[in-house]
Amino acid sequence: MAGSRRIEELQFGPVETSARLVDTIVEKLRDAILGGELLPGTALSVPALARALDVSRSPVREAVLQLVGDGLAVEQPRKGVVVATIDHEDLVRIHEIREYMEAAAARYCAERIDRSGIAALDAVLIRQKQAVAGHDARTYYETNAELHALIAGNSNNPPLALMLSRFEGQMAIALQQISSSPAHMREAFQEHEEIVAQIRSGNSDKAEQAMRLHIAGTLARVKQMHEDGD
Amino acid sequence: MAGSRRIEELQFGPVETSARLVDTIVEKLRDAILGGELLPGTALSVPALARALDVSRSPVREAVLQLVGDGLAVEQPRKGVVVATIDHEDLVRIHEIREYMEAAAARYCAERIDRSGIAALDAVLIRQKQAVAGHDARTYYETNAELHALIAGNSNNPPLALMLSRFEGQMAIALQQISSSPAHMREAFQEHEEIVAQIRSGNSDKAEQAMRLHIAGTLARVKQMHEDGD
DNA sequence: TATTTACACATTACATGTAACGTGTAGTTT
DNA sequence: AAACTACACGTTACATGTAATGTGTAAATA
Repeated sequence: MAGSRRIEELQFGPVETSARLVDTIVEKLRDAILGGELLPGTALSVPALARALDVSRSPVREAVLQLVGDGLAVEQPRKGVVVATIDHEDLVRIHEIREYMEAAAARYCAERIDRSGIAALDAVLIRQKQAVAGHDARTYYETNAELHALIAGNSNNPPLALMLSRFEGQMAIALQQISSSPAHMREAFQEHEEIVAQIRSGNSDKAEQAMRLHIAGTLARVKQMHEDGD
Repeated sequence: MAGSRRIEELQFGPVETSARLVDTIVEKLRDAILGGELLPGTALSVPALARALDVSRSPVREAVLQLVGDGLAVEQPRKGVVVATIDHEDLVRIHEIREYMEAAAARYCAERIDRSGIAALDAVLIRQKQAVAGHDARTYYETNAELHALIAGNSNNPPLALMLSRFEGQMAIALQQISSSPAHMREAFQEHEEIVAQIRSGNSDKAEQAMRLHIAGTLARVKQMHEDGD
């Protein structure tokens, strides 16, 4: 045959591994929690979810426990699992940590990112600028999460990126209760621009410092929103 | 009756909740991994463990997945779970994060610790001093883990303490392969003294800086041990 | 009326059953 | 000899069974 070649040379995409029920259930539950369909405090009854999803209890149980591990739900032994409630105190604690971990991510990102990574950052910033201009809070938060995930992802430190992504999840829960003002969005956007500028220039000290200020600012804004009355 | 009082006023210790099999299995497996009985790479076969522990597969499966969540084991879908291998690259990534997170812990600890907390730190330092003098590596590592756990615990930031404790677990795995020299132990002990001194004085800037230097020093020592030939 | 008790109901925690999948090995083919 | 094939074995992933536990509610008691 004309075009025949050895099997070894054929190019395949990654094999569709893990079509496991657990994984799809985790994803569905995560989306439901982050999307606000499952509100904080909602009981995650394994039998009820199994009936709703039309699967057995085993993969549901596993999925629910994964959510607990990810900090999206909390378990009370023998009583069950409920969607996590992230209160003001929790948000403060999270940002105390984020101030340091995001700083680390920004530093290593500045040192290790490549051209395509920077292009991705720029692309997100452009979308965020439009969201801020259009007072589009949903898209703003989306791009905010993407930006921080990109920076963490380009730090070349997988555990760091993983831990920060967990905080993103918890923050997404909290953000359903509190909605920030256009002024806050504008401020944060400018800080994002500064961070990306320093990353682009490869100045890791300044990138770290810019991120530190950004998280401190975010914490201040969170606290102010709380004082203004949730 | 003479001494009778209302039930509501009686003082009880915490109710012995959670005598769950899962929890005891997690503890056993964790001890076995950290104690070196289950070496990195060892397969954690659910049926085999269930037979060995004389329980059913359900709680074992749950326990094994918890270990995965804690970073003590890794899962390959449809192939099983094996005890985590922490290689040099992993250790470097961990310390990159630790430099920042432990710094945060030291700062907030210095701001928030009370007298009894400081007494606990002093007690550990005394034991560590003896361990270093006696070239007792095992006790040194024990006190090292205790000291860092105490500092994290007194940061008044539970998620921070939790994340750092996970790193302790991974480092315990790694430390089974590499054993550090008396010189390293002495250096690290002096750094510990300095950290505790700054915490005691309540100088959070200096406590943070001392911890930062200590983790950087630890990373340097880890790298050196690696170059010297694992 | 307020408190206690009894009981129905649902859920958790653990046990067990089983199809599909992965792996090593012996046997076959080239 | 090298590579492919067939099969036995053990495991994972999911399904299902069930005793013990927690919870709400209504009846009983003070």
